[in-house]
Amino acid sequence: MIDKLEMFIALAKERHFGRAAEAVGVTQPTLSSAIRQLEDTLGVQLVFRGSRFQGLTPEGERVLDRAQRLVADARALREEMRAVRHGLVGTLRLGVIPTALPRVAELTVPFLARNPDVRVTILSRTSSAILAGIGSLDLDAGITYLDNEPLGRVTQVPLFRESYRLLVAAGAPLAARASVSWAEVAAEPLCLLTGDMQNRRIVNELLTAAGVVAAPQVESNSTIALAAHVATGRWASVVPEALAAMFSRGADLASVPISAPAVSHSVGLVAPLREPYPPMLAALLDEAQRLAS
Amino acid sequence: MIDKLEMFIALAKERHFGRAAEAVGVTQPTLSSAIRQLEDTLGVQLVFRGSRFQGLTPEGERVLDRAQRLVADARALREEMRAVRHGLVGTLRLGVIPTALPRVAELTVPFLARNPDVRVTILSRTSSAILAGIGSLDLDAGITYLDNEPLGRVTQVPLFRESYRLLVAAGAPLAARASVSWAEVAAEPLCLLTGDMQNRRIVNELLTAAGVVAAPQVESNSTIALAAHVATGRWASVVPEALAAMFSRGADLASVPISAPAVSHSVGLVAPLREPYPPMLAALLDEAQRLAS
DNA sequence: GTCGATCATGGCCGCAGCCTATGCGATCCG
DNA sequence: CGGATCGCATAGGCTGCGGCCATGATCGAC
Repeated sequence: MIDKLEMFIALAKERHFGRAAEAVGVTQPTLSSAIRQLEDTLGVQLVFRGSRFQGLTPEGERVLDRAQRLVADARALREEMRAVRHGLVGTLRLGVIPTALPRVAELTVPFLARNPDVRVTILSRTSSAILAGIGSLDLDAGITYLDNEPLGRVTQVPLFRESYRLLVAAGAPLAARASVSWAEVAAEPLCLLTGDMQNRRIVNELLTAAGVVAAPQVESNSTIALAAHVATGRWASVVPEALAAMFSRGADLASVPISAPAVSHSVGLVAPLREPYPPMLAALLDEAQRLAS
Repeated sequence: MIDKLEMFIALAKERHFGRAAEAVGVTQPTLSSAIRQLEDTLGVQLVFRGSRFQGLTPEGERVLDRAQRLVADARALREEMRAVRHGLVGTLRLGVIPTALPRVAELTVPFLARNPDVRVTILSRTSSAILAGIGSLDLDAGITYLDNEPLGRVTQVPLFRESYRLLVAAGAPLAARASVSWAEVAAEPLCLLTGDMQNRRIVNELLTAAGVVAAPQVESNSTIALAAHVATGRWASVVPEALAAMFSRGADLASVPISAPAVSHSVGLVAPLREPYPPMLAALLDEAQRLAS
């Protein structure tokens, strides 16, 4: 039963019988038969078929939601017993918004020190992709904004607050200033994150609040690319302080705090809200609590 | 896998391989083998054996907790799809504290009117037995006190408030009074619920608050038995107003509100806190919300 | 020591589940 | 318009899991 649900989840993700079968390690007829049996035992059609995959039925969507919880709980059960035997082992998949990447080590380093047999995979993702990944079991947990856009039903542990600095080339006129206003920021030629990033939406709001619309000449979903452009001296950017500090270590970039107003947003750990937690997640939440206090 | 977990849950409940096997509809060797396989796949010992069942290991207890959630979720999945096909059918098992039994129809009647194919089993239980039953899947939901003793992790929907009246025989001296104090109640010869009932503990507190200790000559876990004793004219009792109203319909019992102080406790629906809810529970919670508002 | 209760073990069988091979409809392309 | 390709379903055969029965092993009671 659980195996069939896993095949169904794979089918919903891949939207293709053959690829889904490959993903779970069976042949296409096996997966096809499993889906058929699932439909028979539940008594409802789950998939629209017409010589190819054509999406889930409404009932299929509801089954998918429950199936993901079931499979996650079954994995947690196995994982917990393995942790009892061999200590905490395995891989933690952590989705992180790009602007929080400079500070992610503050969480992972003590976590890994306490759990040396654990491997961590850090994936740079947008905040919405993090929430989607947590829902679909792609991610174990995420680090994203807690106080800006709605999160849905997740566990939250605040880690730090993020405030913003203007990133400019070392020799730029504004580089020597003690602070700048958002109006001054808007006057600079900017390169910013793309609109699918929540950080960009936050910056947009702050700029419009200052009475100007953001029209950056260069956009990227990579903060590295932004820094590279700023280093040419032709653009400035707005980045969190941790990122500014990281880029300012070299001699070619400088940053200035943005005041008037000096806003900040809360960034923290989010995880599926389903107790009891799998042991890996319990350890991570524990570490996050320790870090927050 | 799920089948084996169900066998394990049955074993934990029956504490006997043979009876557990009978409960799930398999033979004893089949269940024995299933438990063994579960231990092998999880890699931990789950039960202490010594030519007979000797309890669960600590790991077994943890597996039991997760297994109950898994099995409940699997049942919810099947139930939800059956509800999609044939509407809401099945049996709702509802645990109710004795003093709330007179008012349980306020919830079940509109619920059954809206879901005519559902059957309801109402079980009189102590508040702690209700919480245990919800945890071990014996009960789908319960009606108990919300504001007196801790409930643990459950969904709560308040239904009504319970206040207390003195129940006496129709010709008793206090029968004609407009109200009595708790001190006067304590002066009467009382018959009360047994100490495992939360109502009794509430009454105890109220009596001790009035400066006296409750020393009832007659105790019972049945409010009917209490009423029968009160009807003899030799005892009085303390019961919620709904129960008093029910007993006062005949001519041989009367009740008087107890004031000074006029306390009341909140009574409501409790259910396992695990979204999404099974369809039966969702319908019941929906009905309770409607009743509360 | 004997007996009964309780759980484990071994042998046997049926069916579920997986595979390979193939069929069939839809789509694409020359 | 005909052939090639893609995508899923179906058929048939094999393997192993999971069920049953019969029996063995162990322990406590008497």
